[in-house]
Amino acid sequence: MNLKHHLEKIIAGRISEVSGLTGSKALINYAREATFGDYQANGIMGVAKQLKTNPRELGEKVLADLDLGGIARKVELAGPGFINIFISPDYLAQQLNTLRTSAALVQPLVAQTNVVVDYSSPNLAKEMHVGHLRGTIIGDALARIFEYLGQTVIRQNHFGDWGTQFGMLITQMQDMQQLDESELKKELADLESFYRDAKERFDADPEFANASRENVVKLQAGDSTCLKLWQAFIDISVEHCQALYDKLGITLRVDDIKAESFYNDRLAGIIIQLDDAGLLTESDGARCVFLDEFRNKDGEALPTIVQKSDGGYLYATTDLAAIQYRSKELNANRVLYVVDARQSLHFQQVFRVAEVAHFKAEQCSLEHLSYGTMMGSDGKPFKTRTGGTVKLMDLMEEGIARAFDLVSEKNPDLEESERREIASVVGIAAIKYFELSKNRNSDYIFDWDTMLSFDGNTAPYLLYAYARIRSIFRREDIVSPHEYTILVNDEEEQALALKLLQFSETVEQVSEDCYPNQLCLYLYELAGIYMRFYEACPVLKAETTVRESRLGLCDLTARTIKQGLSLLGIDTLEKM
RNA sequence: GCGCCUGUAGCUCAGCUGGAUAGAGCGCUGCCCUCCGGAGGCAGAGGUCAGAGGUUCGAAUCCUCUCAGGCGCGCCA
Repeated sequence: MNLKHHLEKIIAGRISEVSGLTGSKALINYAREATFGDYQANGIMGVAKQLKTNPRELGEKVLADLDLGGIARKVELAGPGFINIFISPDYLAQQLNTLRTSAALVQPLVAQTNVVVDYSSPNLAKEMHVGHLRGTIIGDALARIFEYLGQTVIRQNHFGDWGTQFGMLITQMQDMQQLDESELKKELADLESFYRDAKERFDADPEFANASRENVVKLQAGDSTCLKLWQAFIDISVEHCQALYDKLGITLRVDDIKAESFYNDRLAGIIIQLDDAGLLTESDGARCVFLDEFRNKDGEALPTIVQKSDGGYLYATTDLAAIQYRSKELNANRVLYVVDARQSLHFQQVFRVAEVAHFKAEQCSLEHLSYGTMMGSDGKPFKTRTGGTVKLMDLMEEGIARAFDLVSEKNPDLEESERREIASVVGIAAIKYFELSKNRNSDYIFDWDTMLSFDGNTAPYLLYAYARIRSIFRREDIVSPHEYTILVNDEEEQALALKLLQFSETVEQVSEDCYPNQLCLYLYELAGIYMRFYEACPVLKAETTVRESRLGLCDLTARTIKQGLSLLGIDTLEKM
C-alpha cells in the first residue's frame, strides 16, 4: 500500500471537485513536525491562488465532505491553508497485520516495463579501479530495486573491448603465442602491469608501435590470428571482472555482457541510416552530425563525430547502435545509463541524435544517471600515496581487513573464522553503503573511519541494529513471530508502524528518480525510530498480547531492514 | 570563451515536484537509562543555506548576475 499516493488521489480528487479544476494536485508530503500530523497536503494554496479565492475557505470546503475511509484519526486545516493528516493507529495496525502475513513487503508495480540498466562497463584493457566503484554499486542497486518491483530488468555491461589500445596488447601478446592457457593466465594475472609494459614498449619502440597500429586494423578486419589473441585476452580479463563482481556482491553475470565489439557489425548500418536521414555532414574528412542545439565556444555548431577521417568508428557510433538495439530489439521502456558526470555532454548529444534519427521508439526514455567523483581526504580525486589509481580489488581487501580489526576489537571472544566471515560482510557493506548513502550527483570524500563507524548513517550501524533485533528472537520461548497480531497504541508504536508502512513509498520513489540514497536514509531513520520504540516500550516484559504485538513490530522492522539492505546489494548478519 | 555539476553547522553529509521554526552523524557540553548485545536514549551549544538582486502569500529549492572549486568542449572511450 502506497499511503502517500492513496492520500494524494483522494484529496486531489476532492480539490478538483470543489475547485472545478481538473488535474489539481494535493501535493501530499511528510509533515515536518508531529504537531502537523503525519502527512500534509500543500496543494490548497496554489489552487486558491489560481481561483483568486481565500485558501482557508477553499480548505474548509475541501475538508467538508472529505472521506478518508478510516485512514485518519484527525484532519485539520492549519496555517495559511495546509491540510494536516493524522493517521489513525487502528488503520496502521490493520495495514501492518496485512503486511505481516504477506510474502513481500512491497507489492509489484501495476505497470510492467522493460528497464535496461547500463552500468559498470569497465575497459577490459585494464584492471577495474575505484573509478568503476560508484557506477557499479549504484547500477546494481537500481537493477535489484526494479526487479523487486516486478519490472523486467535487462542488465547491460557495456565492456570496452574494442578500442585502439587493444592493438598494443595484441602485439604484446604475440610474444606469448606459444604459451599454453595456464601460462598465459599467469602472464596476465596482473593486467595493470601487463598494460603498463605494453604501453612502455609502444612509446619507446617504433617497430612495436607500428605493429600495434597494424594489429588494430587487422583486428577490426577480422584477422583470425589477431582475433584469437584478442579473445584470449578478453576471456582472462572477463574472469578478473567476474571475480571482482562476486566478491563485491554484484549481480552482473557473463550473460549481461554486451561489449562494444557486439555492436561492431552494426556500425556501418548506423552511418547509412544517418546518411539516408540526411543528417550526415563531412567536416575535415570526418563524418559528423550537426544539431542546432549544440554549439561550441564561437557559437558554431558542435559536431557529433560518428566516423573518423580514416574510416574508423567512434564511441558515439557504438552508443547509437546500442540505443537502437535496446529500444528496438530489447523493447526497453527506460534505458538507464549509470555513467559518471563527465560524459553528460556526450549523452546529451547521442540521445538527441538517436531521437532525430529515430533510432529509438517514441516511448523509450533514455536517462543518463550521472554521478560525481570519489575524492581523497585532500579533496582531490582519490589516488594511492604514490599517485596511482587504486585497484578495486585492493580497496575491497583493505575494507575487509579494517573491518576484521574492528570486529576483533569489539568482539575478541569470537572464533577467528567467525570474525573473518563477519569482516568480509561488514567491510564490503561499509564500502557499498557509503557510496549509496550519498546523493549520487555530488562528489564525495572517501573516508574509512566514517564508513566503518557504528554511529550515523552507515552500514555497521544498520547491520548492528538488525543483529540486535534478531537476537531477541533467539530466546527459546519465542517461536513464530510472524503469527503475532500487531496492536498500535503508544506514540512510539505509532511512529514505528507508520515508518514501516512507508517502506513501499520509499522503494517506489527510488524507482522513479533513481536516487538510492533515499532508501539509505529511510533505513537509517527506521532504525532510529525503532531504537526509540525499544527504549520506550518494554517488549519482553510486557503482558502477553502486548508482548506479542511488540515482537511483531520487532520482526517486521528486522524484515524491512534486511529487505532494504538486500535491495542495496548488502548482506545482513544474524550475529556480529 | 561556452556548457554542465558543486558550494548548507568546525568536519562529513541530508534536505523529495517551492511550504510552517533549515536537519543528521562526528566532535564539544550536560543528563538519563539497562526487557536485547552500552557499538544505547534525551537535551544543549553551533547556520547571513557562497554573495547580490528578482519571481512568489511563501525560496536552501525557481530565474538573473557575481565569486570559488570540479569537470567537459571535432576525429580516445
